[in-house]
Amino acid sequence: MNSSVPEGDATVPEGNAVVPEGNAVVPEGYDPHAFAPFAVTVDLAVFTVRDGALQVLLVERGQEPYAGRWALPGGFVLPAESAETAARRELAEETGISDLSGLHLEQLRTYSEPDRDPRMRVVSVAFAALGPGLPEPRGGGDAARAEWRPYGTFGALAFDHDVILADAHERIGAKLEYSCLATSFLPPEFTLGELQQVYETVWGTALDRPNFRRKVLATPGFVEPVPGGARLTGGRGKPAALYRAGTAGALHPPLLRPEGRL
Amino acid sequence: MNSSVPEGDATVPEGNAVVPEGNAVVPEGYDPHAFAPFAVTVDLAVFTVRDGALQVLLVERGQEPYAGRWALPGGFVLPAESAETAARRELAEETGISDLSGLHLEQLRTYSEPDRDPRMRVVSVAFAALGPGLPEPRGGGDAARAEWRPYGTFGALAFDHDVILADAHERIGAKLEYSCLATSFLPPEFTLGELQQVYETVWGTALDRPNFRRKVLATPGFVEPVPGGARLTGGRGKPAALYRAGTAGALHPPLLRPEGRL
DNA sequence: TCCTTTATAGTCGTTCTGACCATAAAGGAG
DNA sequence: CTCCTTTATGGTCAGAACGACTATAAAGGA
Repeated sequence: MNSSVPEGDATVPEGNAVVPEGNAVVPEGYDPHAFAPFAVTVDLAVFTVRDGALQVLLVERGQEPYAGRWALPGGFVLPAESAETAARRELAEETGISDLSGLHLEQLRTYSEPDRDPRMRVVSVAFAALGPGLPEPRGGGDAARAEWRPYGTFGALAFDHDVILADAHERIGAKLEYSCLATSFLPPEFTLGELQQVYETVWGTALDRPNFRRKVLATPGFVEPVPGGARLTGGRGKPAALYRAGTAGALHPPLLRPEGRL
Repeated sequence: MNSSVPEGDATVPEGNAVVPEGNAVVPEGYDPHAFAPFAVTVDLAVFTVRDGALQVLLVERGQEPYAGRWALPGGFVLPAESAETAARRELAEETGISDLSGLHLEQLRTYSEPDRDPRMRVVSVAFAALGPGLPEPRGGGDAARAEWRPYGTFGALAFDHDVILADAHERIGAKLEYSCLATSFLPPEFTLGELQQVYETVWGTALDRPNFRRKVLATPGFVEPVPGGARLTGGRGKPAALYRAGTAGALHPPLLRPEGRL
């Protein structure tokens, strides 16, 4: 049967829109080629680098199941929305953060195990998101609370959100190698030291400063110097030059994690 | 609202399971936090290398819309299935290929634009799949016909399948660089020449044979020699040694496409 | 006025890469 | 049987890239 549409023998069953409860089973008399209704949600693994640590945005659940447990922000996709639109809307609703323009959103994958939600059949499109110094979330919408938590400092999350979060972290780490994604963690203007800190924080490894600098500057389109800028404020050492993100999307050759080198 | 479950104010609306027709709009009196039903499908971009060309598995549509047009194989996810399970089942149904054990299946991403299907709201989980010398498809299930077509030799596909196919090709090409994925195109035992041909076919570029060989053999866990094998049949030149896939999953350092080198 | 801290420049030896050339071992044409 | 073509495999060599490391510059704090 073909893809995104029910064929002739597969008309939309108005009176057949069975909502499976619990572990769904094909209902009796159900045409396996007919439209079966699912709930579609989005889940977001939102990362930021604050205070030199990798932080994740979590919300506290108010209702059962998993009441009181931390979970990834997310929610239902509305009939007129794409998953991407729903992701931005839900994030804004649950955190009270209105300016999501600087947020990098990227589809991770879709989680569709039949038993991933104990109550009903839910398919969830997961996103990985990165943002520079996002403000403290307010906890709106249906989230009891919303907080930044350092990655790895919390227990088991609700549903399969531990898996989603781990997948997202792995994906982000891998993408830093061959894309300019790291600049999404930073404000429009940044120093090479800050860029290096992003890599070190996400990868959890220390990098050699002169070598990192040489590599970044040798990659065309990764960063470009800000015309007249040097930074003075707060720094204890020599002021660093300011850079902004370049026009390249991919890094060639890639900036590999030290671990991979054996 | 949280992810994979409706909260207290979001009970499953039995009489509210509106199936949006056409460009869906939020129905009047619809609680935006309630469960909204979607049809969930899978679409598969299945690649293989045959006769030195990259081939894609396509099916011909029998019904409107897009009747007579070629499309990617796929179909509805059943209530008790994950998207991965549905993908294998649909592929077997539509092609008559029973042995899908050697097939590499990998989630690409989910396409959820509200207007991607002219008839109803369909969210599709797309997969990229690779297989060694798969048999001629029989065209069963709801597919009028099923055929291998050389990539790039066909016109516009149905729905947004052109985009899905292009995304899949790009993903496969990128993954060849840093993973052992190429062996998924080949039978259990293969020569280095065949492995090189996979890279050349997918990337569309010629590679230097001695250099390719040196690189592959220098990467630990990529391939390992078959104890007592040399190949004689059919070849016009010197018989090549046989190799099988190694245990490594990732390639470090990666095998980069020549284009990226500038 | 040190001392610490951070940024930046440069060195040096190893490894990797791309562009080659050379040889080995098969089948086919004459 | 003898070239000739084809494919596999082994090797060279210069330049680029990389990791480890040293040195200098410019700020703030003790």
